[in-house]
Amino acid sequence: MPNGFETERILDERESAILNSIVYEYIETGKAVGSRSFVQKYSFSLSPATMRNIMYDLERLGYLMQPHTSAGRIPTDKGYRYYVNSLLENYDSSFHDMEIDEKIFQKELQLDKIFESVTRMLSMVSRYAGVMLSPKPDFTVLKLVEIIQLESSEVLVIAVTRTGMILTRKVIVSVRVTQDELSEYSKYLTSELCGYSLQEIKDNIFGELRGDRKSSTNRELAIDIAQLALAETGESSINIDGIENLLRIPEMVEESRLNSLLNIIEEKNIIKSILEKHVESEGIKILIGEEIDNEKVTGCSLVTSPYKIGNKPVGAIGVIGPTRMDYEKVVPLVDYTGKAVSGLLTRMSK
Amino acid sequence: MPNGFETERILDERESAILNSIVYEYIETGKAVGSRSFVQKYSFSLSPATMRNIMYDLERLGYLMQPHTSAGRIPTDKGYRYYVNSLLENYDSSFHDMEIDEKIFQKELQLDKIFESVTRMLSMVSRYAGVMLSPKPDFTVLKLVEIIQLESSEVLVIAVTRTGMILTRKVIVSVRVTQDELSEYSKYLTSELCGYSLQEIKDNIFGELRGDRKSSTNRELAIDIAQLALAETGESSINIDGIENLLRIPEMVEESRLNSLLNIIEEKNIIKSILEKHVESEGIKILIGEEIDNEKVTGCSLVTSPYKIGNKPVGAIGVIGPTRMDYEKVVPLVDYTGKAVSGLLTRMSK
DNA sequence: TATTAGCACTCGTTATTTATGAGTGCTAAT
DNA sequence: ATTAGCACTCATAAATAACGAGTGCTAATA
Repeated sequence: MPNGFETERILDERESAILNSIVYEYIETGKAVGSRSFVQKYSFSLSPATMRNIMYDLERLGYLMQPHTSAGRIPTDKGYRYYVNSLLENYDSSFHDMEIDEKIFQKELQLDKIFESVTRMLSMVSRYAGVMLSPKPDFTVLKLVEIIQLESSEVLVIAVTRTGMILTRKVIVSVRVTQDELSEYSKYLTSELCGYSLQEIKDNIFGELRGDRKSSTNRELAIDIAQLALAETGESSINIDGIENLLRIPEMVEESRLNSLLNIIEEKNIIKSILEKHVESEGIKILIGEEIDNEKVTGCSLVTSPYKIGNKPVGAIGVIGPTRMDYEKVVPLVDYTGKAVSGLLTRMSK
Repeated sequence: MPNGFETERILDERESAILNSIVYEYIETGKAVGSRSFVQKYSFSLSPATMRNIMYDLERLGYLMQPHTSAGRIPTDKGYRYYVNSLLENYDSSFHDMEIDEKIFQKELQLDKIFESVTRMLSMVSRYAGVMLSPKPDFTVLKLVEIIQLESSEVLVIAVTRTGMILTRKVIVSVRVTQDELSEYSKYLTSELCGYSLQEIKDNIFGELRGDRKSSTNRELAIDIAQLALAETGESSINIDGIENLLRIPEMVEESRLNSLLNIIEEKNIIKSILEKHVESEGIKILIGEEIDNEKVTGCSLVTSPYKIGNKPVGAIGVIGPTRMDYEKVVPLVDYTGKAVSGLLTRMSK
């Protein structure tokens, strides 16, 4: 029998149901859940006293805590975690497959516009903040290189990737070149670089090409230009939208939490590096409170899903909100959106 | 003699000095300025009673107000306005000319990166929010058009403007075309469109070209493609950075003001349309409180300066902060930055 | 053995009361 | 025109009291 001194054990059926209901109730109301009103509201055939005993046990086990001695209980991170796990167990992701409707993004052919509309959509539907990590250009495969002349000593290099990403960069060239020569270079570069990822190109291909016996000054110049143009690509970008939603949540504006928010706005890199860790993982991932392993962010949760091009995971999307987040609503949203984005990008890069 | 019942008159020397000092003091401390401590701090050879009389006059004249009966005075919008006008009278903008140092932006050749670094710089130096309105693409002059093939039925149109803005847009074409044909089109379009603003091109040139007797199906197709590609350009974009700075200002987070902030974040268009009004004006403009004629934004001020390419005003930059803003610091910053941006863009579009 | 009723106690919340003090307006003297 | 003097105001802060939802514990109950 539970004697109140254990700190780890499996919850029985009833405890489990009650814990989940408490978390649910707290997510809804935002108020500490007390035994009397809770028993009443959820029509448990239990007396408040019994409920108190159970709550006491759940507290000892680390799922609940009291903000102060004589208040009701609120979930700890562990409590949320338990609730979320239960959610995920019963969550049938395939159910949503059929609903996937990409019309919202469909009209956009420009990749960066897609990023914007995905984050906007995530934030608007969830009423929290939406976030998207773009595919890392380094990992995307080059399809085409074109160089066009702007000035006698300035050219514009355009690189198009299979995903439809368009990189443009101006490069200053030291010698005079003609547009005809540049067209020549473009063909040469496209034929040599096409099919390789930017990463490979920067790490190996350029080197190989330079080592090539058939090389000429012209080709050297072409490679110089390409190398300069592609040098600073590589990092994926992060897009956040809907911070204002978080500012509308009273508990987030409260002194202590506000700083977390400001940190998120200021240092998008915090979120970026977290998302980067989850690109490779499969399916929905949820980070609750302290599970976001960053001392600058507290009281927040992140629901995230990777997205793929073909079978290759390339980026991630997510929703950021308070730990007291409506996971039940957000999880399917993120899941669904991740799949929609995967589908869209895959089709775009055929 | 001032009898306290007038509502409009010129301030005498002493009143003017005192009003400016009161505004200055309030900007510094954020606390209502009371007669006793103020006289002391600023070593006026006046008794508090006299100061009270003067304050009373200034209040009657609409420059000051009392948050409540027995509190000190705080400036009204009109008070800030008076202070700012005094500032601007003594402000020697040429003084800063020599300091202009564009190194900060220098390394960036990409126009959109420049926008980002300008807004970031403005917000970091001012500790408020920095904002920049990009040149309206419609008003920029086309320099070059290039079409390259992506798929058999998909082409990428690249338009470069004199300012160095690069517009790219994918276009689906219904008939098969070869890269050679596209190169042909590119030359044709560049020769016909170069030197005209996007606005002119969309409004007139396309029409004229279509009317041209020498027209051919090929040329029609080229025009179709260009028209599609340029169709959705035109609007200038707005860039805001440093909202978090505003959130760190206690008076802005206070319930009533917070909403102004959220509105600014949410509807960047508010700020955009305000800046657009000031593109054509000469030099620094300052909007204080209600002077920002938008019911959704209260308690904010905007310091803005247009910037030019050559002699043509094309955009504007600015700083947004609380009405209690450190104008003395922000005005030169915005002025200076406006000039730096003008210089840089002018040089870039030679 | 698990549940429950009963009860004293805790403590955040809200309302009320009571200083405190910086500030005001007014009047009369300088 | 300036100032000293004084009664008055009122936001702010601290102290006090009442409230009530909630707790832990004990002893009775099924």
